[in-house]
Amino acid sequence: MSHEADATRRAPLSRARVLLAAVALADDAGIDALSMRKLSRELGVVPMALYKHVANKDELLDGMVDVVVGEIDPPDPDVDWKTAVRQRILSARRALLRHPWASRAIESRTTPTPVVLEYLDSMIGMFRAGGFSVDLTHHVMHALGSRALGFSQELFDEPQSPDPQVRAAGLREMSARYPHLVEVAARVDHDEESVVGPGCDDQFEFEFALDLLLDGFDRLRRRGWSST
Amino acid sequence: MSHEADATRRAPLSRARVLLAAVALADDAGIDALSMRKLSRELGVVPMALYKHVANKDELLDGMVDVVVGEIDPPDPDVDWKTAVRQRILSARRALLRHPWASRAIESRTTPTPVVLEYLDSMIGMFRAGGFSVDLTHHVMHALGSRALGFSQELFDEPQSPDPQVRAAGLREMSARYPHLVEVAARVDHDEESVVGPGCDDQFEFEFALDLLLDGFDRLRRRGWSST
DNA sequence: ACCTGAACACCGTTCAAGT
DNA sequence: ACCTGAACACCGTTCAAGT
Repeated sequence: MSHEADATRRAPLSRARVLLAAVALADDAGIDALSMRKLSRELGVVPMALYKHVANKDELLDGMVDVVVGEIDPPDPDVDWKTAVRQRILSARRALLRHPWASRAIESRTTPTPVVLEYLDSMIGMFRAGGFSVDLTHHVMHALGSRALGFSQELFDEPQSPDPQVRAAGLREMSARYPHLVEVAARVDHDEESVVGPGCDDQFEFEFALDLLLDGFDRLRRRGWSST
Repeated sequence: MSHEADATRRAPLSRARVLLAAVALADDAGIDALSMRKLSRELGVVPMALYKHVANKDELLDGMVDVVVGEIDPPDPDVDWKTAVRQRILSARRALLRHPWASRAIESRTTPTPVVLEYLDSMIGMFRAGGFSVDLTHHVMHALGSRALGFSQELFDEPQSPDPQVRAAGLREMSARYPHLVEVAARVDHDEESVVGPGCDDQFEFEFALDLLLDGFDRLRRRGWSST
């Protein structure tokens, strides 16, 4: 169907080709549209041929996550720890934004791959080099959670019905039922036509929370904070 | 199969019974085991009978999330905003821990239900009553993200192979490859037999990050912080 | 009008039969 | 030894036929 399939059909299958085709398919059609059968069709191959290169679908997803994590820039050794961590996490975020399915795929993984372990190990090393105790580093990594990989769990994706008719009609009822929510939302996109959410600047919100955490980490570090 | 199915088989089907049975099934067997077909079997009913009470599986999941969110305690009006928010979020967390599938179900939702909107509206109201500007409240809610509902995206669930033989054998290689990670992990469960992760106190880590954020919010509020 | 069996268009993966 | 078609045991949901 896509010209990509044609261009690659004759090349011999390999794990790398399978993973890259899976990433491309997920980029185009979303993670829900990714099935072993559809991927094999895209590669011009019988479904069972994939199982020579990945043990099962879970391993395929692991490999796809590794491709994305591999796109994250290495740390800059010439800046202070906070700048370095901040830059690296924002690089991870850019990788995640190029592959919108990746955050959900990462969430679904149950065991970290070597590629992910190496990324986390390197990030832990950045805190240690910045003067964080082993103890504080541990809690700091937990506090970052998925933010260490460039994303956070926003509560909902598409916050509003796109039909302006329905939207205007709903506003009166919304204000009555959810006054605080509407007050906040109205302030956000007060010169846009939407009512809730679409005006939010995700990048700003991500950096707001990230910086709040990094500043908090710094304060604890300077105080010599310990959990015991 | 379960005695629950027998006990309820004769009662007429209703949306509430469908939702409660779905919650019970997910509690017992996990969210992956929840299918329309299996749920109907549990209720002693033909699969299509469910579609009288829920439009489709997405609406079933929405309803299940509503059941869980409905278990969260209302805010205590007699304490300061920080205590009130903290207590409420920890109440949400307890509800989430009673239903381990719920965080993943919430993540998968794309549009908030009225029940969830009301919860968020009420939480926004708590910040407003505590003296937060509309502007700051907005960013604060984003910074909380899924934490407002009592969970956060931990990076991985079951961090290690449970076989101590494999674990011990892997430790030497782990230390060579992921020195910082092993250093942190060794400190954590230094008197337990595990190597990575299982010694982590999830509740402590959740409160650590929550309090770091709440303290940061408080500092910004006192400073009269504004994004513009 | 209500209910429901069969059917449709999918899945991931096993396995035995073919080369 | 390698490859693969058919089959298995599932899905969510549509739809037409039954009451």
